[in-house]
Amino acid sequence: MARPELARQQSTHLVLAELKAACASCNLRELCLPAGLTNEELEQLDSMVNVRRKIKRGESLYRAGETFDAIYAIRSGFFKSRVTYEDGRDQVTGFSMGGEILGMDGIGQGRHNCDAVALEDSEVCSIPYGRLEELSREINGLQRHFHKMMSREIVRESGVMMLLGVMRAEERIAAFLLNMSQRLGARGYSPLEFHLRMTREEIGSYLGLKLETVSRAFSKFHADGLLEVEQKFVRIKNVEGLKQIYAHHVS
Amino acid sequence: MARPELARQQSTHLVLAELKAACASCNLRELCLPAGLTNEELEQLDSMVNVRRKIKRGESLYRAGETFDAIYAIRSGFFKSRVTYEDGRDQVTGFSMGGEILGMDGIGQGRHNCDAVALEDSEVCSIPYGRLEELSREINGLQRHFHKMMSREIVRESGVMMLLGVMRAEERIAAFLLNMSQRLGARGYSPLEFHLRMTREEIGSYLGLKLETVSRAFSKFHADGLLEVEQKFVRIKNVEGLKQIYAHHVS
DNA sequence: GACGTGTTTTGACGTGGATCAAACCGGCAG
DNA sequence: CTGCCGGTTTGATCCACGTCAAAACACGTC
Repeated sequence: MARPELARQQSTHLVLAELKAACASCNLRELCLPAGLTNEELEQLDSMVNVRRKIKRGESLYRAGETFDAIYAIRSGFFKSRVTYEDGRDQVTGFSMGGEILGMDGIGQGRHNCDAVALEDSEVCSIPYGRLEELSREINGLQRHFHKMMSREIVRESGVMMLLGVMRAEERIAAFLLNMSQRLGARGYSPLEFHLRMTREEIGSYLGLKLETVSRAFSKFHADGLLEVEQKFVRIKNVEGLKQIYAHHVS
Repeated sequence: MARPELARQQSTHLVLAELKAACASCNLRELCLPAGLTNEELEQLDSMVNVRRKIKRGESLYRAGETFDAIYAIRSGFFKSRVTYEDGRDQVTGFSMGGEILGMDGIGQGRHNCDAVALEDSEVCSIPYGRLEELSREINGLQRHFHKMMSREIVRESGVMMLLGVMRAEERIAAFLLNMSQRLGARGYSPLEFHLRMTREEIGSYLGLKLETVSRAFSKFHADGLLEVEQKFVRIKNVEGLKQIYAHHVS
């Protein structure tokens, strides 16, 4: 199958073969950038997603201050985004998993605003921003979907502001667990049993709490029969119970 | 008063004349959506900005749950954005002033995610989202700038997450005052003397603090000679002092 | 198996900011 | 002028979470 960028890249068949399968066959396509595109449009999109990059656990996909030139679709793995403040304090601003987009914070000033660090060995599709701009002028669905993904990031963040601004410790942690559960479920994993990729400290940083507080809340939830925790493995025993904790703030 | 249907469908000369002057002559054009466009492009943009709407103090520009169909450029005035949570708790997620864009949170799900409430009599330019999409396919600069504004909103929010997640009360308030100062300065107002449009409670809600804590911090800053406060009027006496408070967290 | 390192749990204690309460202030209607 | 009312200030007290410390545990390396 001839591909548009055959002419452009003097690439080997090998590379092209790898690329060809990309979006159209990716099992995350319904969640990711291509959501809602036709097959034809998908092929155009594929022509743009020109690099897959592997990131080992602990390595950064990008760092704050680096020149922005691409956004990244997570193909597999798990990331944290971290903002470091002048005086050295830092905060985890989000956790990202397959089908989610990283790097949109860089468009505004042409530099990345945070570090994206892999919490497990991961793979991303690199989407050069300039070509995304071009292509989203041609494919209305792509333009619209890209806008949606940015907008949802804004909404996600205002949800986190809510967590941080008005909720108490146990509510934040219940909300965090339910959010993880929901997102993992949407990706075909069990929403009731999963493996946390981040440490207590990283959870705490994200939620504006200390690691000890996170640990205590887990113990409390366990004692109350809401979940089982064994290191990073979590089994939710009572979803409704968790929801009640974060719905009514008076326990 | 011009209505959307009128402007869109009939587009009388009268209406066009009104509109033509809009962006090109607006003194906020360097900050607002048109930033960086050529005169010609500006005219195209103007053709799209079809309604100016006045919002009285206390009224909402839109409310959470309403169908999203336009974004709004603030022409004059001052707004707060507020998210209300299921159980009635709410939080102010931002304050917006002239040249800033409201409503981008609605693109993701086609419904507004928060209320935008005027804190003083205000005027906005309404920009139908569908036409913005069309036009940003034609005008590269518009597309790019719109992306930038969304991206900056993402970055702004992660800054607020930082405030809420890691800073202590006085740091948050120093950061808030410096941010106001900077934005007012960028609009040609004095960065050292200004009038707060929001109550202590609204500041507190935004910063994740109670109104008493906000009030105490103001009193403390006053006692330390950093600023003068008289009800809603603020005069910053020592910018560096404020910066130090929010730079080193150990006071 | 022994060891080292990083993570997690749990306890004891301290504190920043919330809560409760009262007084104050400015603006406005009568 | 007087009285009301929303917003603000200030003080006294409380408590959720942070801090400090120690022990337990998981996991990789030799």
